[in-house]
Amino acid sequence: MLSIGMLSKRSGVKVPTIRYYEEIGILNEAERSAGNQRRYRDSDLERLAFVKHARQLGFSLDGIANLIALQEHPDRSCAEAGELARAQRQLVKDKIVRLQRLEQELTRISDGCTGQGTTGDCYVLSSLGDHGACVTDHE
Amino acid sequence: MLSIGMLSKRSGVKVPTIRYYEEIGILNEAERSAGNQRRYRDSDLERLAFVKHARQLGFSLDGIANLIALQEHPDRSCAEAGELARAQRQLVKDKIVRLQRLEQELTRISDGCTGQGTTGDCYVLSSLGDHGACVTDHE
DNA sequence: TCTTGAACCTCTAGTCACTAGAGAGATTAG
DNA sequence: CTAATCTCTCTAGTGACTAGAGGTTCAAGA
Repeated sequence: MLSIGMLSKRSGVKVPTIRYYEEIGILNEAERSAGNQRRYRDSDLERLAFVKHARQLGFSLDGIANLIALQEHPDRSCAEAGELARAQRQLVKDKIVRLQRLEQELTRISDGCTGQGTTGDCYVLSSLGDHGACVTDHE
Repeated sequence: MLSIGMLSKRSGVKVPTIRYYEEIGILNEAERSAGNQRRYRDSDLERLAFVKHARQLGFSLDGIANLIALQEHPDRSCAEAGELARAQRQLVKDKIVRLQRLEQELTRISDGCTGQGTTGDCYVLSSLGDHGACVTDHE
């Protein structure tokens, strides 16, 4: 049995975060020692690794809760899990497109600034004030 | 003089958000009518357009507060504003790289799922549990 | 067995950038 | 003057944690 500190060390997830995950139902309530401290087994470590990896891949805790629910019914079709993954991928793709437009604007804006003048006629500041000058449709 | 509702309509920034911006000092405290309602002038509309645009470009409200401070000293060098814009651009670039790695992983994971099997041996679920299977370094 | 210090417990509050809602007062058009 | 709309302040909620206070338990060494 692992203490919460050991679980934290092995999983790379911070102690308060583990308690938070328990609180919101992402982790099952841990067993307790005689003195009321949490005790974990290897299956908890696996679950936590799953959660951590899914978080790194950008899933929300809500989405992760759905994935966990699927995991707990090993006889159900896995089509749903595939759907969740594809939806997540689409979210990421959309975000990339938006950020690329942003980068284009920020490049345009930064490149207009030589750093020689004063803020009174600063290209950066006036560009920020005038969305009409933008070349893309960053919302 | 504009009411907060008119300012909201013209700027596209919601009424509670305008009040919030005042509260945290992004907007100056508005003048008030005899009945204690906020009244704005065109300069407030300009400031709000600036804030909105900078937000759309991903600046934090903190960063925007810095930009506004620069704006209010039209005699100072604009190099600092250029620096802020370039730093913002770098943040966006980094974020794009990270998201591209994510997308690659999510593609790999989704493509492994045909939707035919059961969750018991689902490629999506096992991939999420096993970071070692990843082909990129998404943190 | 006792002691010490690290690790653990719960609880509250803070982060960022808002959003939602309650209940009361102000303004404006007809 | 009235009705409808707008505005006011205040509190609380969002997501995914993080920080800190104040108290308890554990494990290792003497």
